[in-house]
Amino acid sequence: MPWRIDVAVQTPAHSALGDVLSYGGDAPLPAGTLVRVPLGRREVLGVVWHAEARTAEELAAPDLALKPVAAALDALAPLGPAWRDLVAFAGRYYQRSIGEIALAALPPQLRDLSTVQLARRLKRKAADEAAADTGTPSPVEPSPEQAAALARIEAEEGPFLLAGSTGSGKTEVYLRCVAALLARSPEAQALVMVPEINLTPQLEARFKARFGAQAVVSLHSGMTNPQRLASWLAAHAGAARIVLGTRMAVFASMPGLALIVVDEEHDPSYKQQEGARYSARDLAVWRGHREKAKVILGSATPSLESWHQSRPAADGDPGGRYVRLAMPSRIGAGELPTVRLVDMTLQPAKTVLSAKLLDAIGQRIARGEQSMIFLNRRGYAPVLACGDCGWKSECPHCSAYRVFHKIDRTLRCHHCGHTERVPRACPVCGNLDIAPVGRGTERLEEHLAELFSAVKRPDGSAVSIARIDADSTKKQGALESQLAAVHAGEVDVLVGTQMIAKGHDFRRITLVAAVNPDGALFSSDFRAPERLFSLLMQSAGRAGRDAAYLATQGSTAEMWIQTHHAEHPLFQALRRHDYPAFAAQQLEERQAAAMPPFAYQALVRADARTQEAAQAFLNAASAAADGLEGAAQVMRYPAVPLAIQRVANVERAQMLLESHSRAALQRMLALWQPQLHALRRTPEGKGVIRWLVDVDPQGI
DNA sequence: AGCACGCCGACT
DNA sequence: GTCGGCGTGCTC
Repeated sequence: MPWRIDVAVQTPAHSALGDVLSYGGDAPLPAGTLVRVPLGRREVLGVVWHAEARTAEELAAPDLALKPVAAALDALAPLGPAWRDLVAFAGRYYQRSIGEIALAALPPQLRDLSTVQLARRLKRKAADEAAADTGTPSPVEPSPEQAAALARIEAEEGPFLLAGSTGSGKTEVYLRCVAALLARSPEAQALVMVPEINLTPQLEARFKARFGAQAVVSLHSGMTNPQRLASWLAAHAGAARIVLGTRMAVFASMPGLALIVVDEEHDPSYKQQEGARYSARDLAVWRGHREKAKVILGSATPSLESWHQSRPAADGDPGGRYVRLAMPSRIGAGELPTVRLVDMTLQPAKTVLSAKLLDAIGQRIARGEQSMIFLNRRGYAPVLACGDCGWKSECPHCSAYRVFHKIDRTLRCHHCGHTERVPRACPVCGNLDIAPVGRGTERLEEHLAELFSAVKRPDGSAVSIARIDADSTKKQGALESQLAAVHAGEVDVLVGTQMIAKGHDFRRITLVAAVNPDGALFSSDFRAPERLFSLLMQSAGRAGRDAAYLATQGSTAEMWIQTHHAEHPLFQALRRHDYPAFAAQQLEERQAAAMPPFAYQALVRADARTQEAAQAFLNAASAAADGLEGAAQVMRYPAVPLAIQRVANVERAQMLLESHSRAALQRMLALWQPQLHALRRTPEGKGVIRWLVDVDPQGI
């Protein structure tokens, strides 16, 4: 076997084993070829990374006997250099092995398909491949703002930040960009990403209506393995002109990639929270640059990173790298809703819903309009407590309270899943008087049903209250049917978590209320205000989306916010729908405190049996980093317990790293990685269950 | 991570 | 006498 074939395989993250392993071959395989190779006693899927003729010395050395590649899946075109570069970059940047990223980026079914099965599949695919049509033209003329944005996207290189308020018609801009692209070249492909699976069906419908069902495939984890494989193959072959998907789609193999759209680019879901913790939005920008594909990031409330990156040039400041495109006006929708702040410090103690808000909802019910109440806490009550001895419903395995779910009479831990029937009496003192403290969506739903039990709809029937949250939508298809009920007008008041704030286009909702948003104002997480603002803006965007409906009703759209801090600048900016003002204020704070986007962060986390062990590992790791190149420019904070310190009996600690230089942070992390591996074998590493590095962490 | 080998308790 | 508990060690 005169050839050495280096193959990326999925080696475990914590093994000392390299991730590109060498195998023998009689012929060189092209880089990017999928192969099956022996690894230990099993055979795994891998990607050829490099092939090279072995030197005479190598061949002579008896200890360098390489196992041969078992099989090449050469019915499939090799993965291209751009794809491999993306995988290599992601591995390097997020401190993971190439093999892990590469294999996670491939459809899972590819792993257990034999070469014969794959060849058969590909033949079948080729047979029913139809010519893609270039789509039907848009039914409407673009608005002046849309036309201006489109012209700049056409003329300039980007990346673009499309800052368009809810209802400004961002999707139409995407559709037109894709249409222009498909018309220009028969090979060109577009990648369109959305933050959540829930949002793919409606986007898919719009794209299929415009470009035909043949041209569009979806890629997300809600699909079955065969579906994912089929979509992936269609994208890889270039047959699918448009790929719609969630963050995983950023790794789709697309030989003709010419446009990437990241819709709702601010959404935290773009950051993967397990395994390789990549940001699909950031990788999309990198990928677009590498492949000379245009990148459009769209949002009504851009991330502060993107907003800052798109700042115009000013004296002494060359400006950001992104092109900012603003679309402030709503199309076909009413004015942005009037924001009403209810100062809860002026309300009687223990008020859940202020009298004014109830009155406003009541009036809407009487007119046959819908209201939506938003409370980011599911269950009946977040805590159950004994009035006598002070017992609280703590989870035995986590440092958190179990949530009371009245519907099935359970106490459930939302962190480890531990579930028990609600005790009849206090488990400590036997007192029968145990009571729920605080309220979640279940209790709010119950409360509303009581309050409006006497109110009648215009047709004389009883008021209908519905709840949409992770609990009410657990069953397959439940979300769709519940949304359909809202659309059909069967629901008067909809209660829900942030699930209802995103994307759904309700035509008859004229009032949106946020009942208890104050928690995020004083959170220890510096990104909490940013998330709250965007969530409230999005929620507000649900109200009054149909101008014609508002006109016939003679109604106006309103967003109500109950708060104890009505004077807070966040709410004051929200009241004016003034994202730029909010962003400017936040950026000023971030700059003063040297926080992102003015600094770069990474987090090292350790999980262990005891908190001491977890922190000891991190502190030892910190000490080991002292002399490393780049370390002098990286601030290392002391190890601290996570906000929820213990989950499922595992103690968790983390250490923050911060630097004004991304390059210095990257350099240090790369050099540090082997030391972290080595530490596990030392006394300080005893008891550590796992550790991980999170580059550009979402929350701290 | 798999998947082996390896060395001690209750069973056809 | 075996079947199987999961402790540690290796995978080009």
